[in-house]
Amino acid sequence: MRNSPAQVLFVSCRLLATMLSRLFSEVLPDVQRLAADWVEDNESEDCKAKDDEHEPCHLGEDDLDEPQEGSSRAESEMAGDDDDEEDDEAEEEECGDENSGDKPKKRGPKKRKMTAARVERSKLRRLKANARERTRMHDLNSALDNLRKVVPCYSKTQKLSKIETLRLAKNYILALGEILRNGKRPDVVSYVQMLCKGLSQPTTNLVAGCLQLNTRNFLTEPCSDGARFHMPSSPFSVHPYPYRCSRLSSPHYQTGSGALNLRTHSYGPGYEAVYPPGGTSPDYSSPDYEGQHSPPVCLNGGLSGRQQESSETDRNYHYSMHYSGLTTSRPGHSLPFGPSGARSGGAHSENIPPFHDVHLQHDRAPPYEDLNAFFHN
DNA sequence: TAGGCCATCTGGTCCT
DNA sequence: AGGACCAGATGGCCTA
Repeated sequence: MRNSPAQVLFVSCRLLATMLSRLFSEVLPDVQRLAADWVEDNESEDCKAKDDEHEPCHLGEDDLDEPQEGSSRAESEMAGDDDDEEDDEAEEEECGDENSGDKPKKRGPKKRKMTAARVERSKLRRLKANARERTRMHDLNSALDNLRKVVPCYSKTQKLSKIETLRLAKNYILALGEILRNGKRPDVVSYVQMLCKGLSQPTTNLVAGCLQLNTRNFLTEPCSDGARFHMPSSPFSVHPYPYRCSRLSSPHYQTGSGALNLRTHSYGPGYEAVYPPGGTSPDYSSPDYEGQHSPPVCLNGGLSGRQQESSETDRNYHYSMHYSGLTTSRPGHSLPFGPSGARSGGAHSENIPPFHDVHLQHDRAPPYEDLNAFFHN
């Protein structure tokens, strides 16, 4: 018994969203902080002293002229943070000499002299806190790694940055939701546009590479065939793309006529490239065609052909496409992501020995199986 | 070499 | 009180 496509997509979206929700709850503050930093950078001139104490602005030059001010402050405050000590009678005021002068007495709790035992306890507490913080950050990074494995581009050797992973994951969820809402599959161009919205240029190139798209095509010629663009109401629809492809549009990755000509090229589970009106499919037999320079994504998310030969460029294309198991079995859809490496006789996992890092999508969790079932319907 | 990304340390704050 | 979380500071590594 098969689930309906809508059901499968809904389950997939929900699982991914659940996974992300926890991650976002942990990382979102960092993202917000980035935005806040940006705003703050633009308003740094407006920074003012906080109070009458003449406290310097935290972005001010005073701080810059005093390296490790935080550390010295930390030491001074560390000296007074053990209020539970009961040996008050043996302690003295920390700033007795200073307070006897012209300066007004400091308010607040009196600092206590550090005994050797207190210093030891303080150090021990700090070490424990550091260890906890390390563990916490490692957990957070593990969650991010898990997230990297479920977004459309994944490589063990060249990971997406944290922020790019979050952005891509968000776009991925939105794209799946859009597919679910519309009930039909977008073409690969609009799909990649969805995934790449707001991503940096390198990440955009990587996603396009995963889909074997020349970014020049989908960035500068989006939806030249309007009928192929299935998401008129999508928030992703036809928006000017901020990034230009540098690597994928380089001559090395282009056909003889420039950008990779996409025609009946199949790119994924039901995804089709948008061909230039009147264009022709690439002639793979033509000596001018250098399609093998474009990183073909094999069935298991690996890359085949020339990519195995060029060690330098290999690094940039160790990316898997997560739809490897989501292919249609329809004839004529021998996609690069096909279930049995149908493209050009099949790109099997054994064809990609150099790519140890490529994640085999078939080993994935139920959502992928559900999606696979969906695309087999 | 500048900039991006990251890990780590650290003190402050909040919560249980 | 102790732990979790946050944010600033710092230094290392890598790449264009």
